[in-house]
Amino acid sequence: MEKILDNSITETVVARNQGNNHEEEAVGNSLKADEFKSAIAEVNELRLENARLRVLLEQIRKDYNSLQTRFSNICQPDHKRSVSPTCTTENVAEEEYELVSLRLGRSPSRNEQYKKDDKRRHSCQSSDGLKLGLDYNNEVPKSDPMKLHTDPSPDKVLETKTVDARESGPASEVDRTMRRDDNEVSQPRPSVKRAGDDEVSQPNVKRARVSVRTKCDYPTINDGCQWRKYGQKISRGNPCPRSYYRCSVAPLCPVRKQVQRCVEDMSVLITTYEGTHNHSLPIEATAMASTTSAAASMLLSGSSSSQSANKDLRNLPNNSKTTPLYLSNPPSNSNPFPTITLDFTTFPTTSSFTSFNFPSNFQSNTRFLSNSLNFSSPEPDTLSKILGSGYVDYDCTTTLPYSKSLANIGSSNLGRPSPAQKQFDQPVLGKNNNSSSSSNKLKENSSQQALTETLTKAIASDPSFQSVLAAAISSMVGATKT
DNA sequence: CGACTTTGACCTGCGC
DNA sequence: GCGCAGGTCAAAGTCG
Repeated sequence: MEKILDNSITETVVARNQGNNHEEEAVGNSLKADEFKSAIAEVNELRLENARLRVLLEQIRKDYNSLQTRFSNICQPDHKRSVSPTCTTENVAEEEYELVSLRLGRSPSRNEQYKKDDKRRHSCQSSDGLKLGLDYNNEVPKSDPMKLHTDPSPDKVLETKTVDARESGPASEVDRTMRRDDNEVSQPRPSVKRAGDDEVSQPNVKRARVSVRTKCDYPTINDGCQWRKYGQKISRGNPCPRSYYRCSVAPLCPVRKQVQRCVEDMSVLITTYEGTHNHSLPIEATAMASTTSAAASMLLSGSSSSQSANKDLRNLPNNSKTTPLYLSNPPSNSNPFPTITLDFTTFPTTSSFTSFNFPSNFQSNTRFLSNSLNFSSPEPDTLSKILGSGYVDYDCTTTLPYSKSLANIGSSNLGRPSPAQKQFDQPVLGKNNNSSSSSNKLKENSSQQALTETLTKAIASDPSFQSVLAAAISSMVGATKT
């Protein structure tokens, strides 16, 4: 601003010196004087604004330091207690609300990011929905011994030895975990070499695959990561083409995913993740990455004997009325990779979420997905109330504006929607009603509270869920270091 | 023009 | 050796 002022003065002086006649000079001087005054006033305003911003920045710094201290104090001495199955929902809410917000939905922070892309917004409306987000509002120094790893798996307790040059930078804990997985858990490539996979071409090592089954009407689910499609094949035994995607966040990221519809049920989308990211992930991507990583670690940690792994998986809390979440498939001739399946296509009829199942329409119900879980205000509601509320098939394209803009689900990448995606960009007929938006919002809040409580209980009671959550949190801790 | 998708060709491993 | 299947490459096309 001072430069502008100087320039203004200079221009004024130059104009004065270059005047050709008195009248022009007089008019010019008058105008320049006005400009000069206005410039000074503007400078003063900017100075005041600058002072206000400095105060605000200082306040933010103080808040940040305070939160960091509180986070360390809470989690370090007894973080086990904070995630102990014995602690109550209320305790969880009170103690962790300021730290972690588990979000089944879309991050409001993406509102602006996708505001400009209507097609993309529509593309995710109901699809996928399955979006496990995680808000983390503190930052932990890398040297902080407090790690939120509750996963006792030796695979998770790892690895500072495998830190490469990139990890000296702001890499997340899960990133390191994944990278370690990549280095140590890569499998013998059954065939074709892959570009950028040199680092994972070690023979005689396993690589776990994590398959996610979701009910989804859209080409892909959104996991928050950026994917680039590099191939498509029609595999034997399934008329639906299998699409191949690679992570496009980093050029050399070895992560691949395959997307294919289930031959038995075309509404079921099977997304198989392979490999681990060797870069920091977007906030939105850390949850899924952590979930798959944790699942893979869980599989691999016991997969020295696949039977024991399966036994462990079977011992996970499960709802007898639902399909087990974890379907462990030991390597076979047809599938040389140890694969774990996360089945989100079924939903418990009780309030138990302990098997990590979500409603069959959960993914298509953005009502549930567009809000953050609020651990601080659980309501005495039940999941059956949600299911009975008639919202399972509800599409919130209009009632939840920000969810539209956040919707990237159903778009496998951040680029333009593919023709197939466009096909699904159309609103779901008969499922949207503007006139009922207000009442729906009220019901949404109620449902959200019920869901919050249910999930909170599940998190508090299910060690596996805690493990996954801990991995996600850890990834966030690492991610915030960036 | 860059980013992304599409799609046929190609590569590799495996079974016969 | 041949054919099959899974996976990948890369040129061409598409789109904003």
